[in-house]
Amino acid sequence: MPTIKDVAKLAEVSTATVSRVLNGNGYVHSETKERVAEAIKQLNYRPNDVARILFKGRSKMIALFVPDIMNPYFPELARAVEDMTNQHGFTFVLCNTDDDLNKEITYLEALKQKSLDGIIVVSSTMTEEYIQNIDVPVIALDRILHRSMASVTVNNREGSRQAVQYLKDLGCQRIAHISGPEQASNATQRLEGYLDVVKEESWFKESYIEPGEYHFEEAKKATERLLTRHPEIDGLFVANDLMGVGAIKAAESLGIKIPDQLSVIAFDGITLGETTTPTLTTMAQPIYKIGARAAELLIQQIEDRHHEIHSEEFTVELIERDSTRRKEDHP
Amino acid sequence: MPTIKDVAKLAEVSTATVSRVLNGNGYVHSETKERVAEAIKQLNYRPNDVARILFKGRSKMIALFVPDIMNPYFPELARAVEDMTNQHGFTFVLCNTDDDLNKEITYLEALKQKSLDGIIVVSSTMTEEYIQNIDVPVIALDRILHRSMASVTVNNREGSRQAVQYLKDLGCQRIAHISGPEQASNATQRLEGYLDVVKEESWFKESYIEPGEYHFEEAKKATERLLTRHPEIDGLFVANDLMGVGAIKAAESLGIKIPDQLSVIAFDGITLGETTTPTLTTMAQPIYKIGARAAELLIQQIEDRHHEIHSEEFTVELIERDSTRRKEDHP
DNA sequence: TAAATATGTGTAACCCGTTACATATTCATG
DNA sequence: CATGAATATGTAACGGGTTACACATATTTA
Repeated sequence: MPTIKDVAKLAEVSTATVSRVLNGNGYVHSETKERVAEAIKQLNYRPNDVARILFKGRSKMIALFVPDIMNPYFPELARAVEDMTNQHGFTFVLCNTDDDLNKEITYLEALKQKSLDGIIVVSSTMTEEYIQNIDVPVIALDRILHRSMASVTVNNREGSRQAVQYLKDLGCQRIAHISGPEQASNATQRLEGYLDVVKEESWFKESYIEPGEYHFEEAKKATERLLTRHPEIDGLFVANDLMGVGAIKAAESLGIKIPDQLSVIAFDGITLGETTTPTLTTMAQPIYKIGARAAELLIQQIEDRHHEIHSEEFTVELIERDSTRRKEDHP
Repeated sequence: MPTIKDVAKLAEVSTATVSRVLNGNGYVHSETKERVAEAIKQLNYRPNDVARILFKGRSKMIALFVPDIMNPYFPELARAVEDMTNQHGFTFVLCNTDDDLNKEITYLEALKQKSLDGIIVVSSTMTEEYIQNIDVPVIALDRILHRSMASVTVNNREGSRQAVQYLKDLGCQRIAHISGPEQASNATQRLEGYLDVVKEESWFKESYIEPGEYHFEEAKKATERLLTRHPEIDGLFVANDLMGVGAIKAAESLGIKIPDQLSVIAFDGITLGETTTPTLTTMAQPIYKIGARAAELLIQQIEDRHHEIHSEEFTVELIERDSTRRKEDHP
């Protein structure tokens, strides 16, 4: 690999001049510039990023922390972050944290040693104390970590209200909820949205809420329990699509017909919901957009440390598919 | 951030001694070692990886190139590579190439400037010429790129034969195939496996093969075309699970009952196949294992450049689910 | 007991860029 | 024409580690 010295020698200038040509700063005579450019081309020289990083203390590297990339919500998010990251000349590092604070800390320490520029975090586990100690720009994504930290999220509570209201409008009389983990801010917001609509109903019972932990299998079991205990349930709001698919599977195994006997609506809008039978009605997040926006905000903050960053909230949108009865199907 | 100089000053030794303690090489008196360790702890010192990388010319960074992380086969693979990568103290970089040679090249150049140690590649597009020019350890995964390059794959041809034979054993009389892109080595191998079993059959026609490009939507359309043109088909071998789900959807939309009228078997063994109705019978790859093994081999090669690397082939295994008729259901 | 070897530690060069500073030349302006 | 500003380029320090080499002392070995 040729170095800047080789280029300097060939072009008969100092390394400083080569550096100036490379970075386009300082004064360089146009003829000199051409000689240097020629030498660079001839040697097929590429500057060593590591040396640059060492000097500048910036790596042009961004990490995305997700609980687990195998949850199909995250690949789309990761894709968005990666695309935006590349557009700005940054390198993208993906970290699966398994919702484990120790893993998060280990990753962060390792990356700091590599002069990481910033991170985007989807986490339910980071403690406030630890958050304060991170001296790297951070943006929370999908879930709020702490009011002191900028975040990009969706209107979980309002979206959930709309989802439940949609079930009511379809004529559902007893609407239950499969909830996410209570440590996740978006899960509690979705639960609150559900409660906003149903808590004053005469039929509402606490036992209409069953925890599904945002996991497929867990949600399947939860739904089986729920529907066995409460056969009167005719509407189900599930806190995310992955669990929604689990709920469909559970109903199927119990011989309950969707949407005829039970309408199911979930939350997220991942592609998985299109592949089930029946397809899954959902409150869709603009997943790619929020991922891309989070990356954009982070990069803004990295490039201008004084840039005020505010949190942003996107809006979810109802996608009607086959797991909910259509109004017109209903007398 | 404290540097090695700060530690040296506090411990009243030279930076060389601190370095020796850090790396556990050279001679250091046990008392000195303790003083240094104490200073490190007191300052909460962590060595700057960038400086190390610059000197060593090794970044302890591994990249995984995949066509698109949104294809559900890849998250599991990525997860495996990342886990193994971490176990060996390497950093993991994920790159989506969109099966685009330019993107692959751009990524590779960018990463080389960061002293990337090695890459694991899932690609159908890399040209032989380009492969020869990569002066970084590479392992091909899932698809063979070139005989000169070590790879970790599965027995695609034999597995496909088994899949098609399985359909025959169930009593299928007319077995068609939805194929993957012909540039992908595993797609052609799977096609060959299919042909091995059916090409001598009197009923076999070339038009029983329909290209699905490893894409969900494409496969759905392909299956619709196929089943409309050839209503006699009662068995379908689909080159991967993602397309298998598309095939199920297509049959559903045509009112063809699976498995009663049509048995479908696919290839890969991704979780997606468990969520459909009916669930998808498949030849399952040990996805996590092959990903982990590829990472292991790559790391071996990185740490010992002269280490002979051989290709490895894993075995696929039939997972019987609901998209194929059970033998006992059949007279 | 002298020579050979092992142990312990520091100095300084090196990895490869960037940039503050010094110096030289050219140009514009009063 | 003198003077300050703009242009052009080089020297050397710097970022934060690692390690070859030199040197000193301690321990073996013959």
